[in-house]
Amino acid sequence: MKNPEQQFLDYLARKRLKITSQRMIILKAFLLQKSHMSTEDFYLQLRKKHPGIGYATVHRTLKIFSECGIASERNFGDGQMRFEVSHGNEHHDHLVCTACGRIIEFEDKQIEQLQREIALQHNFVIKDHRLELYGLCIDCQTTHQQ
Amino acid sequence: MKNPEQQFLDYLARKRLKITSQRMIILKAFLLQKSHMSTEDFYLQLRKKHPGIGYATVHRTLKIFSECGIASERNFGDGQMRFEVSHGNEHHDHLVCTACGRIIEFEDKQIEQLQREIALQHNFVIKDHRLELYGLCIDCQTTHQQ
DNA sequence: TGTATTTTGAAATCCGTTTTCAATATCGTG
DNA sequence: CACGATATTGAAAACGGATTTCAAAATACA
Repeated sequence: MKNPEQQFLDYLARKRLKITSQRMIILKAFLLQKSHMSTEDFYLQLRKKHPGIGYATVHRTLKIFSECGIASERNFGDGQMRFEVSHGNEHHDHLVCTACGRIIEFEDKQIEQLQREIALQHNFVIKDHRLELYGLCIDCQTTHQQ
Repeated sequence: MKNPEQQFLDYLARKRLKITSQRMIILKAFLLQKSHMSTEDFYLQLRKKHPGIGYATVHRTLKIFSECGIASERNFGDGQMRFEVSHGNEHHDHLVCTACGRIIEFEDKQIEQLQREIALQHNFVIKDHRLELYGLCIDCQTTHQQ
């Protein structure tokens, strides 16, 4: 696996896209970011240091990250798209705290195996999957017990 | 489990909502519907027989179905909300064909058990979960092999 | 009935995403 | 380096689905 910056530069070259200061700034910020931010949150964060960069540019650049494989788009059903740094080809899933928004990643080979079996039983060819567990994280269990 | 119509009428009574002809027409159509339709698709379908009923009313009524437990909202990441008839408390998950939109329901107790274990490991209290397997159904595998 | 209350349908609004467009920047070539 | 072709930028507009507004109509309780 190449490092993300190289992967991005290669993709830009392959597609005859240009290397701009905005793109490189956004890349650096993205790789350092707390993961699973929405475009909006990421933009607001970035704006503190780089007020000149517009929302449209952030949005377009995150899309490019996704196309070239260094980011994955996630949708936790709250109407906002979220982006996380891709970890190679390792798939993982999420625990989402509905009270504080905290997100924990997990991986379970056994569940993935069972998914393959289900697909087989239904003559499906799986391309992708998503599994999210919604609930309360330990910190929120005492304060949000409803 | 009461029948859905009774469940709906009880809910309306409890909330002091009114029984209207539109609501009853929408209920009947919803229970007969091919499941997992988007609000838009359901509305277009309904409009053929009942052109007088507006989109807003359909939308609001589906929300009520969801509140009173006879419908569940589903979101398969295509930006449209979908509704299915609830089957009591039995949870189930979905295989989604990305080519033709076909949706197959499945249930797997073993996966659900593993989910509980994962939640336990992370000190999470699970309230809900969603699992979707995206891919190609048998009919689409020959025509969409990319 | 009568009247308070809810519901309706059309249109407007909301809100996140995506596109448009004129000005600006990049970059391959001479 | 300078030119010209091409891509990118940021602001604002457009988009699309969900939701709300509002005045007219329907419901339901006394």
